[in-house]
Amino acid sequence: MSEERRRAVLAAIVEGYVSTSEPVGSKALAAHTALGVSPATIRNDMAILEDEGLIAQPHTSAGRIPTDKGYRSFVDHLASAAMQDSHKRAIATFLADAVDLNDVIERSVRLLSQLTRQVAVVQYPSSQGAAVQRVELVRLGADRVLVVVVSADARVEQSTVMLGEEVADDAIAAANRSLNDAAVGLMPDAARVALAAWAARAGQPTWAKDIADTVSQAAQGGVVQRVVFSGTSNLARGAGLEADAIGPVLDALEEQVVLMRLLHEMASDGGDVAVRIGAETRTDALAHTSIVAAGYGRSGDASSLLGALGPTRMDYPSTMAAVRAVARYLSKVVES
Amino acid sequence: MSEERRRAVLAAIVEGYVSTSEPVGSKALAAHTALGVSPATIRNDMAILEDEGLIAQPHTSAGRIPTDKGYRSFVDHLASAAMQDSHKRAIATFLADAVDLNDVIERSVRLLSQLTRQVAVVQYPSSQGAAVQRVELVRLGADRVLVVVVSADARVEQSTVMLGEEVADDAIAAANRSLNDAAVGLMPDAARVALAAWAARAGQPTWAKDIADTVSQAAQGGVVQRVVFSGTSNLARGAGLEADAIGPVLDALEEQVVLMRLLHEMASDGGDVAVRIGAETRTDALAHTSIVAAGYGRSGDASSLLGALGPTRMDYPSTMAAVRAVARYLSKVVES
DNA sequence: CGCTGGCACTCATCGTGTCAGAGTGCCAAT
DNA sequence: ATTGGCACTCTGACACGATGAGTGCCAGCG
Repeated sequence: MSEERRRAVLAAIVEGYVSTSEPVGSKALAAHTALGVSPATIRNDMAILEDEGLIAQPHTSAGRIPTDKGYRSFVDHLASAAMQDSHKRAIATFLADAVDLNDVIERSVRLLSQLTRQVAVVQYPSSQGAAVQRVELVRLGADRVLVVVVSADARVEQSTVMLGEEVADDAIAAANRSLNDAAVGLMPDAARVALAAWAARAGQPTWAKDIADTVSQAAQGGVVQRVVFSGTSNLARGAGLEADAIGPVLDALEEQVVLMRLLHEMASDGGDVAVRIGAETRTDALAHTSIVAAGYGRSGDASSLLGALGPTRMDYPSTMAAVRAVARYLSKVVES
Repeated sequence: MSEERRRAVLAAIVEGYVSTSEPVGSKALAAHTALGVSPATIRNDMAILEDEGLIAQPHTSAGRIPTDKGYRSFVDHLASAAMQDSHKRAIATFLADAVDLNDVIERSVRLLSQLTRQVAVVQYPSSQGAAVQRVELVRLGADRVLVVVVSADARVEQSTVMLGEEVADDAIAAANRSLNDAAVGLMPDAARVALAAWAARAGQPTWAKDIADTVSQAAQGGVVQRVVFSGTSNLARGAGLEADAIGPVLDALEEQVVLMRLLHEMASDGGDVAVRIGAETRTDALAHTSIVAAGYGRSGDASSLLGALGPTRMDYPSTMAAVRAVARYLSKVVES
């Protein structure tokens, strides 16, 4: 019988702690919620919740705070909350007139950090690869060129290649022409074959192979995955996070690698939004933070992720709603 | 006579406070420095320095700490310090094998934040404009194209243009060809004229003008100036900054605009490294931080800036040395 | 059997008071 | 001009007790 009420008590504790950031006691709970039972009863439930490891008390005579496991249980039993209307409008207007992919991502991450009042992270969409639209070689120095590859899916990849010898302008121009003749219009796999053949052609300079490799790689979706973030000042705002815990978090964000791995793991979580709470991130620096993430991109393959990162004591319902909503809108924009 | 010693006392106070982050008193000063005078004498000097507004005491029975003005005086009378050898090597190896401009900037900002142990900021080099090397139109939707402009100085600018009507593939392809014929090889000013003429040609579609404008703008050096930063976690490290002062600083960094203005102002300061201390930044959020900046770029025009931002209580000599050194090396790389 | 009121207990927090020490300013002496 | 001496001020640390929030447990009630 008490099973359901215990859940309600846990929820009340989470909500109380999230809004006041102070341990919540049985008396306050009985007074300010509609549980309809006395403090003593709540205390009994609390004792059980504590046995189950869902809540803990910082010291003997303080109220209870949720543990990571407690948040997890709370989140798992959460009915998805509705999005505020004002937020819906904000999303629509915010993303309306972006000029290119970078701009879309930039706006999205700003938006998400404002909606959630947390640190927002957005992963650049990983391309499945698209036809090569144009290759351009730009001379940088006597023996260096910049290779620019424009794909049909509007990606623009660039990379420098060392030629290993001084090369005349017209040799570069000639390579540029034949390169385009060979690769333009081909999908990545076909392009790789064609480019290898191109580099192996009689009379090609030694550096042709390097260039061919670079172009192949670029066509295939680029080398690096990137994550951009915004709203880092939210980490410092309020009593969100202990002062000495925010340095490591900033490091982890700049590190990229950690974050990439984590997002990658979360991609396979299933459900529309994934949540990692505290120690679940399995990252020391993020031991006191949670991440709420959702995939976006061409429908079906949830290729890329975006999300919000904040203290474990965050407002999960509204954060999840905001992440879900931005992911949905961003999918629309990217798909088109 | 005491003029010179007072300077030495100020310097000792600055150095003491920087290294201990605690107010420094006359006794400690007499003991741990080679001033060769008694505490009482130092106290007299301190009284004068305080009258001049160069130092202050947090409360009656504490030692002195430098004011913004005190730091300023200290910095102004600083003989430029030598760079540590290990740092020199770090710079050389760090920037050695960058693959493109983004990579160079990325590495530089990382490097600078490590050397200074402060937040490093690097402004993207502002282009004076260079010849148009190639223009590419990529269809994004029925009525949208992505315009990619590659310049001879290895910049790649991109922007989306709304066409206002549905356009057939071959119309875009045709425009793409004639656009390149018209603009390639021209310097920005000439390109603008040529593009206007191109758009005004008989038989051109209505959207030609929008595309011409976009290309002109891209050729001219792009629209947005950007600043990247790294090492934000240094703000939280140690007793560098009050805990509640770091939020606003993070905001200011993400804001970009504030920082851009400030760097722009500093560009015209003269001298090889410019320093703004505390309130001199004339920015509330940065009231307790200082910025050390230096220009880099093609020799002569100090087109772009890079620098380090940290608490007013920072190690100015070594920060200035690091900023100067990175600026110098980066100039070499960009120039080539 | 579950809920409730009562009660004793624990422990963080806060205000007060005391004390030592650091640092100063001033003055007379060199 | 510099120095030693001295009285003074103020912070920070520590101890102490009062306060009160919150708990666990138990007996009684529906």
